[in-house]
Amino acid sequence: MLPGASQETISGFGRHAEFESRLAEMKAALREYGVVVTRKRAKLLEVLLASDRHPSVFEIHEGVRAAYPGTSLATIYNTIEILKETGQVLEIEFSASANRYDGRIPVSHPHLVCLQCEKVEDMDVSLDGAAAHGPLDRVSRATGYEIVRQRTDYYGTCPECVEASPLLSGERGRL
Amino acid sequence: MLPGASQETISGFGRHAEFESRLAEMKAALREYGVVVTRKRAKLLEVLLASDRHPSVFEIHEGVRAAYPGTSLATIYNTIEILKETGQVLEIEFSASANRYDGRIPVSHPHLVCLQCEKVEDMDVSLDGAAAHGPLDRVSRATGYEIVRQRTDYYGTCPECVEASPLLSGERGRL
DNA sequence: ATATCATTTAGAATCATTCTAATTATTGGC
DNA sequence: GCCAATAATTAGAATGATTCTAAATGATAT
Repeated sequence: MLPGASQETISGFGRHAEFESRLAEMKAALREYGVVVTRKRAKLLEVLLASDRHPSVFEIHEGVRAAYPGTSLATIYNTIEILKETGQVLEIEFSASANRYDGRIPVSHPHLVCLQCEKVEDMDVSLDGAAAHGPLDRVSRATGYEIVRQRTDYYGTCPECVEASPLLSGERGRL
Repeated sequence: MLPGASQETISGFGRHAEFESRLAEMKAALREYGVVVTRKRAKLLEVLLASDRHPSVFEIHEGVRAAYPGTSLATIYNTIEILKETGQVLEIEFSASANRYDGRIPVSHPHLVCLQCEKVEDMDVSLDGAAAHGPLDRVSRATGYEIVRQRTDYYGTCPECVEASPLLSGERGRL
């Protein structure tokens, strides 16, 4: 990170209290939806919220298996699907790599994606003019579309990867 | 389209002259890159530029096969890969559906995506604050990332699909 | 306890994409 | 124009993420 660059995300999710309240909110949403918050599902929510890495289903699977070794990948996919249907997780899609999930902030917001190490970070909304001004309504009116969500991502090489191999910065991996 | 809504894209690509100059530009880029512009590759470029649909490889394949029936899908993928490497096509990735390609404007610009009919349209950049101000440098400086491209897309239901089945507008297909 | 219903499972199926190894076409040197 | 070298193309196999399927397990309410 360059000196002076902000490390803040739009979430400020570091605190324990936020973790707990968001966890409770997600559980409530699942119950409201009519499904049971099983121990595996609860663990999945915790794994999802504990990480700021925007984990893939595979990372989530590993985390859940640490507590419940027999857990199948299908359960992760199933539960993620329910979370999507209830608007409790934001899916960040990639065609060349596994999708990534944001349970902390389940609504559209901008991300930074490192093409080298595949890190996905929240970006300060103030850096993104469009996202900062809640343009969904404006775009809807101007285009006649009924816009339901937006995606704004910036792709490149993160500071750590630039540091590690500056000559590679122009290159890209699979993303 | 709502009355008064702009139908213009950032390209204004309707004209014959633009088609021809962009086609020549792409062919030159391929030759410069050291590959031969074969008849099939030339046809692929034409199919790509002739459509404002942001075609998938399958649509491109159909178009090329109309002229050269024996053409393999692998050739389409191969050539698209070269176009990506030379910066002559913008790949719009989807995890739940085939990727789409923009040969007319091969640099980052915002799109409108209909979740019902899977239409992908260019969006007037003036509607998107971030894209309008060329924020790549600004984001790079603020985050320490070396940003190479950006993605901004708005997802929803297009006017035609709203018209066709208003009750479905909240629903989504595979995208 | 039992019947009912939801959850979970392993593995098969699917789909877009990439890879492979063989074939075919093109090009430059003679 | 002919021939070797090189590039392009091909069909099909392989890959990887995701979804589906049908059976098994678990929980719930009488």
